[in-house]
Amino acid sequence: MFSKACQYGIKASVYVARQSSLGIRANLKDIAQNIDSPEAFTAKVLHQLAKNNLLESHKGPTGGFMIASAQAQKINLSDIVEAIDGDQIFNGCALGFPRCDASKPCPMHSKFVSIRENLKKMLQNTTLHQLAHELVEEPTFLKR
Amino acid sequence: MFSKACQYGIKASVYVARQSSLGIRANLKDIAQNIDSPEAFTAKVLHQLAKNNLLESHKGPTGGFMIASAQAQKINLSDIVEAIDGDQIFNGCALGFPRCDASKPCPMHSKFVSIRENLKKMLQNTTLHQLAHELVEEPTFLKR
DNA sequence: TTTATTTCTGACAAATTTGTCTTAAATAGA
DNA sequence: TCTATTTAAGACAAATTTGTCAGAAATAAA
Repeated sequence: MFSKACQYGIKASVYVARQSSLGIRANLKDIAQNIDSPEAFTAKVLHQLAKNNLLESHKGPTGGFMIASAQAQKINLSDIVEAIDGDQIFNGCALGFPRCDASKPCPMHSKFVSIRENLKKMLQNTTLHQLAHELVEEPTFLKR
Repeated sequence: MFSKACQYGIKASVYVARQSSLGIRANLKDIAQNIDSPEAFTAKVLHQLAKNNLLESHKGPTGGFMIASAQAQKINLSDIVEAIDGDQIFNGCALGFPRCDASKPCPMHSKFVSIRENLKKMLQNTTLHQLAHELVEEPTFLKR
C-alpha cells in the first residue's frame, strides 16, 4: 500500500510533531531510534519532507527537525504520502493503466473508485496534529 | 496497491475466463498479447495461479489455460490477489507493523481499518465471472 | 513413433527500492 | 576563531521485484 520510505516518513512526522509540541527539537538519531528505522535511510526521507515544507530542519549543534503545532494542523497525511510516494495512490488505476476512467474503464474500475476515494478522503481529512495528539491522550505506538 | 505480477494475474484471469466462456482455450502467447504483458513473466504468474487451482493448464498442442464458467463464479478477486501478493493487503498494518490492532494500535490504525475492510470486502465480493461478464455486456478494457 | 507445440522449471539479468557510507556545508558554543 | 555537532548530498551496495532465456516435460496429431 505505502512504500517503506513513506511509512518511515509518516512515523517520523508523527514523532517530530509530538516532540515539537513538547518544545523539543528532534535530531536524526533520536528519530530513528524512536521509530525503529535505519538512520541513513530515514535521513533521506526527512530531507524529502523538508524540501516539501512539511517540516523544518536546522543544522549544527542543537539542530534537528521541527514541526510547529500550527503547521501540524495544516498538514494532512495526504501531503506526506504524496511528497514521498507521489499521487499514484490517489488517482492510479487498480490494474496500472495510465488512463482509466468511466469512459474507458478497466474491469475493476467501477468497483475500485469508491475504495480509492475513501482512502483519499481519509488521508486528506487526517491531520498530522491529530495523529500526534491521539498519540498522547490514548497512546498509539511508533515502534514494537 | 497491487504488484505488477498481481495486475497481470488479474488481467490474465479475466481474459482466460472470457475466452473460456466462448469455448476457447487461451495459450500464453495469446494471453500476453491481449493483456499487453511480458510473455515469460506472465507465464510465471499463470503457473502460480494454476498451482492455486484458480485456473486449469494443459500442455502440448492445443494446450493452454482455461477457467470453467462454474469455477469463475466461485473465484473471487481476493483469491487471485492472495495467491500472488499474499494476504498483507487484507490484514497488514498501514505503517508495516507485524502486529497492530485495537489493543496496541499504530497512529493510523483507527482511521485505516475501515479502508482496509472496504477493500477486502470488495475483493471478496467480486467474482471473476462478474469481471469477465461485464467485459462483454459493457466493454471494459484489458489493454491500451 | 516422431514431430511440433505448449506449459513447467530454474538460472540468469535488469530495474527499482531499500539501505549504507563518506564527505561537505552549516552553525552553536567555547 | 576553532571545534564539535548536525543536516545535506551523492556515490555505492544489498535486497526485492520485474523481466528474459534456455532446456525439460507433457501431449496432440500425423
